[in-house]
Amino acid sequence: MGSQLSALRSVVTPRSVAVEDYVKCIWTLEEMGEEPSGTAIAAKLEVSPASVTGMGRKLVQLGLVEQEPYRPWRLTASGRLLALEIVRHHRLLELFLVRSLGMGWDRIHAEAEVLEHHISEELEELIAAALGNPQFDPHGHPIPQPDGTMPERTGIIPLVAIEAGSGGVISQVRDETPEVLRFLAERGMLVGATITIREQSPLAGTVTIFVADGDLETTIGRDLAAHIDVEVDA
Amino acid sequence: MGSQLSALRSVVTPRSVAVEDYVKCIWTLEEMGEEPSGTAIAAKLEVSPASVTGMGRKLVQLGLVEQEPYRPWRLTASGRLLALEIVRHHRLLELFLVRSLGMGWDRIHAEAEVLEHHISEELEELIAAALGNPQFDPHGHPIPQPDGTMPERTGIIPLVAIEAGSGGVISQVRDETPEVLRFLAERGMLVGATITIREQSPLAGTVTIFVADGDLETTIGRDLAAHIDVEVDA
DNA sequence: GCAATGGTTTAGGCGCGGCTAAACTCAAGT
DNA sequence: ACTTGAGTTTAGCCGCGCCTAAACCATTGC
Repeated sequence: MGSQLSALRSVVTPRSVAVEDYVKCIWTLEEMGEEPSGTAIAAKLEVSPASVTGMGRKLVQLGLVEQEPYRPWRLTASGRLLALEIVRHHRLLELFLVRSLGMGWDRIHAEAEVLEHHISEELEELIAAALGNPQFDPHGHPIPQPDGTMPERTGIIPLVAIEAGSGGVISQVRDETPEVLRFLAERGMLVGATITIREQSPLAGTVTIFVADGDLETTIGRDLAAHIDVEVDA
Repeated sequence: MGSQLSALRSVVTPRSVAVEDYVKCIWTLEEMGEEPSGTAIAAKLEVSPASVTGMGRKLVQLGLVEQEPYRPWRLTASGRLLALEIVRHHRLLELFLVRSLGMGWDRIHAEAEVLEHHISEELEELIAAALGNPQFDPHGHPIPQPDGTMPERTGIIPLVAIEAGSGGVISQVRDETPEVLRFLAERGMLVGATITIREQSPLAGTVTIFVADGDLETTIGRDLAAHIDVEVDA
């Protein structure tokens, strides 16, 4: 029992829900390839830019962030570990809520968003164990491992980039909006579903997808199609 | 799905962890037969008496507590419902942590103490359903039901009040101290265990108990014995 | 009846994490 | 070079939940 290689446990820093939210937010922005600027953070956390500046000072002082005035922020090593810890909580919780309690795909995000800040390390381990130390959450997002690494996955591409006739298995949905997730679920477009592209209409801005299980076609916009990743057939 | 008779859901009041803690604390004191005086609350919450006064004003304003200056407090109807809601969360969580995740008997209290404030109504229902809508938690405490009633149990008496030679089944342990619970667990004195009183020594201040499963005797102090309830054999 | 004493309340203050309004930087465009 | 505008920071403020120190009942014992 117990994890010798648990880099994520080394983060002890005076934490608070707010601190954790900021660090996770910065990490997420970096992950999406966006600059973690004050405005971006403020927008994502729905907080005023002035508040962000204030918290920035604190995060620097806690050694979680490095910052020169008027420049985008960078997470320090411990900032990154803290972020990974919280993201691990979040994704483990999402999977747990779906698998062990049967909560709807569209509601797990909100629940995990709260609980991620409040579960103990021990509970985290028990949940991970109950799930068989999983690598991916119900949205197909990689779950940070106790040693701080991320499960890698190669060869997945957005729906929008697949030519008509090809297909594969949905392996990630990068959208947490409950309505969208409900819509997708109704049409069988869950993570793991086997699909084929019927038509790409760049002009109309749509993609038409055939879902094998359920034998139905669905047309979605390219914006949404850009956020659904597929592992293409070999 | 959904509960028509869920009186506990009617409590919506501007809540916060602190408010919930105070209300639950007052309820617990009433339950133990102690007057919910300022000092008692302060001691239990490990907070200064001045802070208690301040929060008292707020609770009155929220309609959760009735209070005349310099008199003990009383929960209003909605105060009581809020308390029951939190206690329900706590006890469901404790049972869930033990039964579904195998967490140790001695650690569930601390974990539930935090999580009770953060689970949604939906998660509460899912957990209750997963557990088969249970009536008692791992300590043998009754779990408030969705309609606001408490499961009743008759004929349970403290270990300390049972005469030597008699016995029964341990049905409630009113002590949350991890060390004590670990001690009891090691000696097989869990809720559900069948025991017989070997000796009552009022002068020494001890009670000696025989635990059927495990075939061993344990001697404990009368203080502890007063907090362990037994359903005596017919 | 009156002082002592313990429980309660006020007064004033602090850290946290937000806010608005106003000042300031910096990069760009004429 | 100078203005403009987007982005950032400061200044000053607020509510929450806690604190200490000091004042204030109210009950009890003499």
